[in-house]
Amino acid sequence: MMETARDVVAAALRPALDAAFPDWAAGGAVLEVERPKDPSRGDYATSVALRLTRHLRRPPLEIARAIRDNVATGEAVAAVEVAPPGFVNVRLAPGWLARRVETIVRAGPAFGRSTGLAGRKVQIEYVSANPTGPMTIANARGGPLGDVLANVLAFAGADVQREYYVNDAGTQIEVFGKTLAVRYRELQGATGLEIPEGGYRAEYMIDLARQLRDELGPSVGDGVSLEELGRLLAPRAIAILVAGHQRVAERFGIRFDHFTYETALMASGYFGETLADLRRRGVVEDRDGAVWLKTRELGEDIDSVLVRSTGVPTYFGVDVAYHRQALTDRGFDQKIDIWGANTHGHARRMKVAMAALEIGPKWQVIIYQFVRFLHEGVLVKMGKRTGQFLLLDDVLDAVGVDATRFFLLQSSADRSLDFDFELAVQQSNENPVYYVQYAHARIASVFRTARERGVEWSDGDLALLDHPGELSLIRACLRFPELVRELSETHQVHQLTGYASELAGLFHPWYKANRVVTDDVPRTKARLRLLDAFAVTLRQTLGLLGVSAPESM
RNA sequence: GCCCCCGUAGCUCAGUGGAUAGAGCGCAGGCCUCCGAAGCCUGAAGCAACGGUUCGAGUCCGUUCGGGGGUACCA
Repeated sequence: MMETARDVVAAALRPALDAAFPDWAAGGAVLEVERPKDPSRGDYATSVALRLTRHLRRPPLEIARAIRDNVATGEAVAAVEVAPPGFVNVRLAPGWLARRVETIVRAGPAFGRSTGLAGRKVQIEYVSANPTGPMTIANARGGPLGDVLANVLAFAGADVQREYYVNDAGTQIEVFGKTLAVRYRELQGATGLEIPEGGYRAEYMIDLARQLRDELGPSVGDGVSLEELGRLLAPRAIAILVAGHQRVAERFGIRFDHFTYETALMASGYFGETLADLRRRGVVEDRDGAVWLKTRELGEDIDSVLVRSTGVPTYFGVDVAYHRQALTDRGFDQKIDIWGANTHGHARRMKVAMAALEIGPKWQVIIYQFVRFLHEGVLVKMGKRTGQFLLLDDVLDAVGVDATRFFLLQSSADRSLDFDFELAVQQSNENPVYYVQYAHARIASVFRTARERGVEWSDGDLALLDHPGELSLIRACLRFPELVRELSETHQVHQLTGYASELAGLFHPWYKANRVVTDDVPRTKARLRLLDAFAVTLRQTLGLLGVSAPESM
C-alpha cells in the first residue's frame, strides 16, 4: 500500500509527540495531520497541541514548541515551525517532493490505488429505476454517484459488485399493465376506454403498445379481459424498458455486474424464509388479515405491512428479503444503496428491519436529493405517471456524457440540483469539465512538441524541479492518494470534481507563465517529467469520475 | 402535525471543528511575433437570523424564518 505524504508527516510527528509527552494520548486526542489552507504556512500542519492543552494543562504554544524540538528532520521533513495559537507546521524538502515525480510516473494507472479495503465484499445498488418508463434525468443522478463510488471503493481494494434491482412486480406493475392494455385496445380501434386511476398517461405508453402489437401480432389478447391483457403485455414491455435502461446507462458510462428481478426473488421462496426468520425474532404481528413488522415498537411512528391482507407481499416486505439475501446468503460484508429522496421513509423502515435481523451495521444508504427540472426557467414536476419528464437520452444528446456526469457529480448527494435544459445546452461549452480536460490536452500537446523536437525526457534530472510553481504542482498530485483514502471512508465522491478543477486551476496559470520546451535541455526534461506525473494524476482523477481525458479537443 | 435534506457572491455550487471562506457563469477592464486564448491577469460582490458548545464555528447543538422531499395494505 502506497504511503501518502500525509503518512510520512504523521510518522515524523508521532515519535516527537511520544517523546515530549509520553501520556499525551490518554486525553483522547488523536494526531490529525491536515493541509493548511494557506500554503505559505507549510505543507502540512497539526493542531494537536491546541487539543492537548486541557489534558496536559500547559499552554498550547509550549506544547507545540516541545513537539517541534523533538521532530527529527530528514529526507522528507525539512523544517518544523510553530505558529500561534499553537499550530505545528511542517515543510517538506523540495528534493523529496521532486523525487515523488518518479514515484507517480512509475505507478501510472496504479497511482492512488490501495489495499485498504482488501478482502471486503461490497455491493452497491444504484439507479434501479422503475421499469415502467424510460430513464429520466431524475433517476439518472444515482448513476454517476453509484458508479463513481464503486470505482473509488474498488480502487481502495474492495471487491465491488454493481447491482441493479428490477422492481417488476406489485401494484404499480398491475396499473402499468392496465394502462398498456388500454393503449393496445385503442390501437385495435377501441374508443371510450379510460386510463386507470394513477395510470401512466405519457406518450411513450402508446409507442410501447404499438411496438408490442408489431412484435406479438394484432390478434394478441383477443377475447381476454383488460386485466388479463395487461398481465400478458406487462412482462414483455418491462423487458423492453429494462433493456432501454441498460442501453442508456451504458451510453452514460455505467455498467452493472448483476441484475436482480423482484419476480425471480419471489419465485425463489426466499421471501417466506425471511418472514419466518422475522417471526422467530418476534418482531412480526398478524393483524386485520395482514402481516406487520412491528416497526412501532422499534422506534417508528407506525407499523409496516409486510404482507397485505390479500396475501401479496408489499414492496417493503420483498425489499427486506432482498437485502437479507445480499447480506447473508450472497455473502456481502456491506451493501450500499443509492436511493432518491422520495425513499427516505422506506429507508428508515429498512434500517429498523435490518437491525431486527442483526445485519444493521452492514447496510448503508445514501439518499440523494432530486434533480429539479426547469424548462425555460420554470420548475416542472417530473413524474412518469404524469408524463412530464426530461429523458437522460435527450440530455446526453444535447450536453454530452462527460459534461453531464461532471455536472451531476459537482454537488454532494444531499443537495438538490436544478437542471435547466435550455441553460445547460447553451452553457455546455462552459462546463468546468472542459477546463479540466483542456489541461490534459495541453499537456499532451506539449509532449507532441517535445517529440517533434526529438527530446527524450525519461532521464531528466528531477533535482532541477525547485521553483515554487513546480513544487505546487507536485504537492497537488500528492493529494490524490490522500483524497482517495478519504473518499473510501466518507463516500463523498463529489469531491473528486472539485479536486479535478483544482488541478486544472493550478496547471493553467503555471503553463501560461512557464515555457516547458526551451533551449535549456536539462530543465526541459525535468519539466516534461513533471508534466508526465501531472497528466497521470489528471487521468487517475478523471478515470474515477468516468470522464474521458482527451489528447486533443 | 411529525420525519429527512438544504439555505455560502447577482446565478449554479465547493468548503475533513482550525489560521485571511473558494470556483464557474455573469459583470468591469487588460493579455495571443512564444509548447493550444476551451486559456491567463486585475477588479466589484457572500456564510438567512438569533442563541449555545469550544482555545477556535460556514462546519456541531437549539430556536425562528425560507426552499425541497417524505409521512399508504403505492413503489
